[in-house]
Amino acid sequence: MVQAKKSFDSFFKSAFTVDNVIFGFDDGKLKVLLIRRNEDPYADFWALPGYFVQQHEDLDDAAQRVLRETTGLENVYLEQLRSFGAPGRHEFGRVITVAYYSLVKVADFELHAASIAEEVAWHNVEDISVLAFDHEDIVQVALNRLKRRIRTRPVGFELLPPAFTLTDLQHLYEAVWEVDLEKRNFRKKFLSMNLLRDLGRSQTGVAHRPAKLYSFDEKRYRELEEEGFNFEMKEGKRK
Amino acid sequence: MVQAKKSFDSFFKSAFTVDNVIFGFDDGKLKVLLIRRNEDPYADFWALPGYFVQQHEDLDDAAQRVLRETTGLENVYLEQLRSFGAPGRHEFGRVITVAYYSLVKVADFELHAASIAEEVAWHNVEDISVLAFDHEDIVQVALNRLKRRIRTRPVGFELLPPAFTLTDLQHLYEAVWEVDLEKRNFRKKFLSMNLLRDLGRSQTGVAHRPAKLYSFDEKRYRELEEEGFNFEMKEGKRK
DNA sequence: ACAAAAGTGTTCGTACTACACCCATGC
DNA sequence: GCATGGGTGTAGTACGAACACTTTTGT
Repeated sequence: MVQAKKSFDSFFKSAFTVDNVIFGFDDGKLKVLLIRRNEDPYADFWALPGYFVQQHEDLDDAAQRVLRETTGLENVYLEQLRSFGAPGRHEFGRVITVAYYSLVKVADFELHAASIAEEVAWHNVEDISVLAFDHEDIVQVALNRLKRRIRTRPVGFELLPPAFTLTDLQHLYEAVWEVDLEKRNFRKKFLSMNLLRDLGRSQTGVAHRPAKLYSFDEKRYRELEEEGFNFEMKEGKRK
Repeated sequence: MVQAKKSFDSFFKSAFTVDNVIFGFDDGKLKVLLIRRNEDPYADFWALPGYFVQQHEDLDDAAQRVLRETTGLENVYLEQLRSFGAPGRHEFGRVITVAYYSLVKVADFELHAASIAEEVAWHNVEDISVLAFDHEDIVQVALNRLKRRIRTRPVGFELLPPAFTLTDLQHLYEAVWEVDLEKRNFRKKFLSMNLLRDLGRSQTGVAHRPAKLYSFDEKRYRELEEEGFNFEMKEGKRK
């Protein structure tokens, strides 16, 4: 057996990393959290938060760790995308990366931003251009996944604060799908899923009729997460 | 720079493999191609075809290679699922595996079966129990992916012979989804997509009215592959 | 003529679309 | 009182669900 093992030694010369596409939603726009690298390769480039996986660390745990180290957040939505492993993608040797994406509430993040050493910043998805490694590809895959996910699972709430208006929710869908939706139909359909809980409160201090605040019903959320749903909607007319 | 690299050496001690869930459809049942391992670890266990990725080999290429070596097939449908990397999943060291699944036509495979050394066999999906490593988990993930994919993309054809009947196609959906579907609605909906081409031929030698044979329209296939579709259908009454 | 699967048409209900107006608040 | 976004009701339509009978072949 030890002999059998010996013959495989040449394969045990690779490393792997996790990289995390952290999505946030703020100011009506979909954002991705990027760090500016302070070491080679790709020093000074913007990149996805990520790092080498420890020898005895589970992949999901490594992704959680990176998230904690970058944002101070724990227990957020995290899902593996897939791996990227083109030879030559990393100049130190063969490194494949396991890509994840997560959904966080931007407000929670602000509280812990101070704990970070490197430069960290939210970037509008539409403004992202050149990134380190193959990270642009990863962002693209993450974005496609998110577009499908919010149609299929009630994950949108992970991006919204604990109390939000129907218009906030609609703006989120519009930002992710890059479309405009028809207000009445959006509300009707979303409310008919019984997923929203009317908090009985309203906005204050706005220069117009204040909107009702909602949270989502956790029990119903889990039901729908199980069975999945199909939230489709035709694009409305451009405003 | 060389010094910077040095400090990362401890990470370059891992290996990775590709494993492939090869789906086939025969005799009205969904099948997975398994090999019986002839070396440790897990000697004599049934397992997914897979092997270590070479140092300068792309992940997709490695998956293609495994497919070629196991089945003799090339140019088949292949898609990455995700990676599995629990520490301790492989007794030789840290090995993460990048899982793929592919869709093949069982008839094509039979022709090349002789080229394989180990025992290779199709197993009904429902009969798969204990497999090597974490391969049961991988099969489960592949199965869930396939269930969603045939609702979303016209990939079902990859599993069918070049000429098939509508009933064949219906049986495929029924096998993958594990439901019974209503004949008339299935036909109406599928035909309305303009995806099928009537070959003008029929079955011969069957003891009942012969069914028309269809192939799929490649141009329309690619269109729908781009834009995606949503083929949903309520379960019909049990027969 | 009988068995066995192929094939087809219609009604009903529901859910999505499209559309225009009144309401509550801040300034 | 006016500007700003919040909030609602309805008619038309299109598509999915449910359902039963006729057709073509082999034996």
